[in-house]
Amino acid sequence: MEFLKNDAIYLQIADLMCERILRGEWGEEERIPSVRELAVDLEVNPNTAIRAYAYLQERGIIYNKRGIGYFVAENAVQTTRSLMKAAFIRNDLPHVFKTLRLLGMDLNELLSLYREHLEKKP
Amino acid sequence: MEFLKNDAIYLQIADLMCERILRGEWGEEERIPSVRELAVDLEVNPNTAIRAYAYLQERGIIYNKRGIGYFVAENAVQTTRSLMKAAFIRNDLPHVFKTLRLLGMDLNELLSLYREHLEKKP
Amino acid sequence: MEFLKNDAIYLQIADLMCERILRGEWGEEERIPSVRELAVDLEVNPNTAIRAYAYLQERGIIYNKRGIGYFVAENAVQTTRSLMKAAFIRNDLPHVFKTLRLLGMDLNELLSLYREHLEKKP
Amino acid sequence: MEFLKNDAIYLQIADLMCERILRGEWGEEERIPSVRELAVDLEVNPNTAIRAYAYLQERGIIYNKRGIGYFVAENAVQTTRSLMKAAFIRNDLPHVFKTLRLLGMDLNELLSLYREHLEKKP
DNA sequence: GTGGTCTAGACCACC
DNA sequence: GTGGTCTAGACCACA
Repeated sequence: MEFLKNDAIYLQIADLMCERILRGEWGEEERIPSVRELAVDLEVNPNTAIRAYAYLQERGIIYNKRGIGYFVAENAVQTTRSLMKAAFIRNDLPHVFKTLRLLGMDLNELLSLYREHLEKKP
Repeated sequence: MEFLKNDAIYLQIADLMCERILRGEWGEEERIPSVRELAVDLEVNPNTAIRAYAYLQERGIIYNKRGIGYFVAENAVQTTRSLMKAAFIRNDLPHVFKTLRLLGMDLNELLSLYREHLEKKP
Repeated sequence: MEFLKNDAIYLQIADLMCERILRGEWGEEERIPSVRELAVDLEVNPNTAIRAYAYLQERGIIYNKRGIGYFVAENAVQTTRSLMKAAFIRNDLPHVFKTLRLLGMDLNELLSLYREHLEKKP
Repeated sequence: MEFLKNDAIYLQIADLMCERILRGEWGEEERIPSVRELAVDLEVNPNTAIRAYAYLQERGIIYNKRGIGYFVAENAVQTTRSLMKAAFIRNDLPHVFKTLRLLGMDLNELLSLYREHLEKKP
């Protein structure tokens, strides 16, 4: 048995940036915080922030103008959505479905919980 | 910002035992593996196994007969289900719902994925 | 005008490993030196060696068995050849062709130089 | 192992001047830009430009009339061609040939790539 | 032993 | 100011 659920910090940061992009916090082609700003903001080593940005750049979500900073890529929202969805289906959903069956939860129950959730954060 | 760390191992073990109880691997009032057996089986320090059992005992899922061993409590299935459900709703579902909204995923989409999942592990 | 021709060390190391794979120094599925061995051998920081290996792993040229080491991937030779060829055509050939024209060198001249080269290292 | 570093800037500039001479941008005995003009043009420290010119003068490609400026030497084209060709054969071709063999590329393949190149920049 | 991540601090080129 | 790379040394999980 394995006892590990350890996402590296740089991946968590990358995830955070994806969320912000999906929420529209920055438009496409807009500049995002510099590596150092982000590092200070998240209380993290600049190298770790760089790694997160490099990770996103490799996936075409952000790009770099030398000496200027990082920018949200052209189709970043769509790209991000695709990648996140794939990861969600691969990593998260199996556990959710397994738990649903284990608890014998009805789908209607899930739906009503979802509606509750939407009421709180509409 | 706070970053996720590993869940304590003893909690992961407790979770595993809950699953087994829910699956009916052991009936109520049935004896479960000794601390040492479990520790060997999961390749874990015995103290860690002890903590897991203590955790479950506090919640009324198992009980101890001194000198004999641990047993599944009466109504353990129901108790476990309640606790797990509460934890599921509190800890896991918010993230799932948040991601669903972030990805703009339709509920129908989720349901069809669930059906796919059920086909694989019916 | 730009004055830079600076390939990062980790990229040079990755290149070196590609050469070795193409030369058949290791067969596919064969274990390659550990990160630390390589680092000592090349007199480089282990982190730099790790970066090189991570770079190659992302491109499907090598893969990792946890706690054991890195191994040459299944179709590594073919993969490597494709990637190297693309890079060669994109990065190196333009300069070569430009120089050929600048010097007014005949293609036959190039061919005879190639034959000379082959005689030395057949 | 030794890793590649940047070529000195003054050498890159010397190379650039050679190209211009070979392209016939300046005829023999013609005046070329002053050190200061060149330095401004390339956004470089004047001392760097001086070193480039000194380098070319040593090789008989340009010469200096004190108080007037630098001029393309008699037979500069031929001299330049010889030197560049020697350097090309010594420094660049071995790598090209080595890569060709490593990739198992056919010479015909190279030639057709060259023809493609010529079509783009005839 | 293996790889992987993080921090700290340095240096570099580019703008 | 920007990002990028490298080194050094630490800690971790896994085998």
